Amino acid sequence: MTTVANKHSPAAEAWSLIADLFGSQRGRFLAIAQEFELAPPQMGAIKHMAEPMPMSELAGRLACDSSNVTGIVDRLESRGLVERRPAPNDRRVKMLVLTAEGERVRGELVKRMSEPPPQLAALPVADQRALRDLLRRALSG
Amino acid sequence: MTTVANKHSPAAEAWSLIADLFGSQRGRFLAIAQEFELAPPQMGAIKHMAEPMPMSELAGRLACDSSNVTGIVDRLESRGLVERRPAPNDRRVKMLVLTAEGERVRGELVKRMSEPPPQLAALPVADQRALRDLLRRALSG
DNA sequence: TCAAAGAAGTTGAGGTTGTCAACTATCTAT
DNA sequence: ATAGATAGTTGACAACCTCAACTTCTTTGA
Repeated sequence: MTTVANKHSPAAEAWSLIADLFGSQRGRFLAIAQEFELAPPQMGAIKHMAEPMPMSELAGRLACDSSNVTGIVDRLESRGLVERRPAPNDRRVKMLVLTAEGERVRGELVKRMSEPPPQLAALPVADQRALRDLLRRALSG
Repeated sequence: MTTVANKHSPAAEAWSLIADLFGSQRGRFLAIAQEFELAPPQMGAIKHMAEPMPMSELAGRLACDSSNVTGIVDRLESRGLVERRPAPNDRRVKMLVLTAEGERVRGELVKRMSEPPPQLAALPVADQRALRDLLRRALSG
């Protein structure tokens, strides 16, 4: 692991450790995408589509240009996982909605991705809880 | 025996929170890459090159095909950030070595990426330390 | 010893991702 | 009503990524 330990701030070292942990799961995520025959950005898109949303919002969440979303959604739509629907209020907007099959795939996907990596699963449960509580506190504020 | 963590286990929730935290930093990472005029996979490659290594090892760390590494390294080399050098023991192997400029860029890059996100930096220092210690424990075992 | 098997890296084909500029259609605010 | 903004698409172009096929070199084992 190429942890760059910042001796001056515990938050910086914690962040580096989180990056290492996340990086160690890259291969697993790629394998999950392949398992569902989805390209990684397609998997990322489906992951964000718990609720219907305009294409522009998906672009925002993926931090990419909206013209890029057009192509990703094209491919998901041609596989029957997503539909483009007219928005009630604004005829410019296209709402993205998962099909039944899309919902099914998303459910499986999220389940597989939520499995914690061995480094976390191997922690004593008290430590798991402490970690969870700290992260809850960080992300709620 | 290994307990498969379900979605209610503390480790699973901690992992989900970590994924959220990491996902929230996607835009910042992309911005850093752009700042250095590096494509994201190029940035990822340089990040891993703290020490000289064969191309195959970089492929392993990036969890991608070695033919992909050829192209990424080509572009880094044409920018003068990396060199391909013959390996002493095995003439098939090409060792990747950062140039002086490559080292400089890598240093800046790692420094920028190590800045903790606001959610962590805003935690009380005692919590930062607790988080760091928990993560150290998880990643060392 | 030496032929077969295997590993490191490159090439080329083909599809996906990503950005940018330009465009259409629609909405909003004066 | 018109000017300006916004949502989404298109086309051009570069980078990414995998696969199969190939070269070069190393290792294996009969």
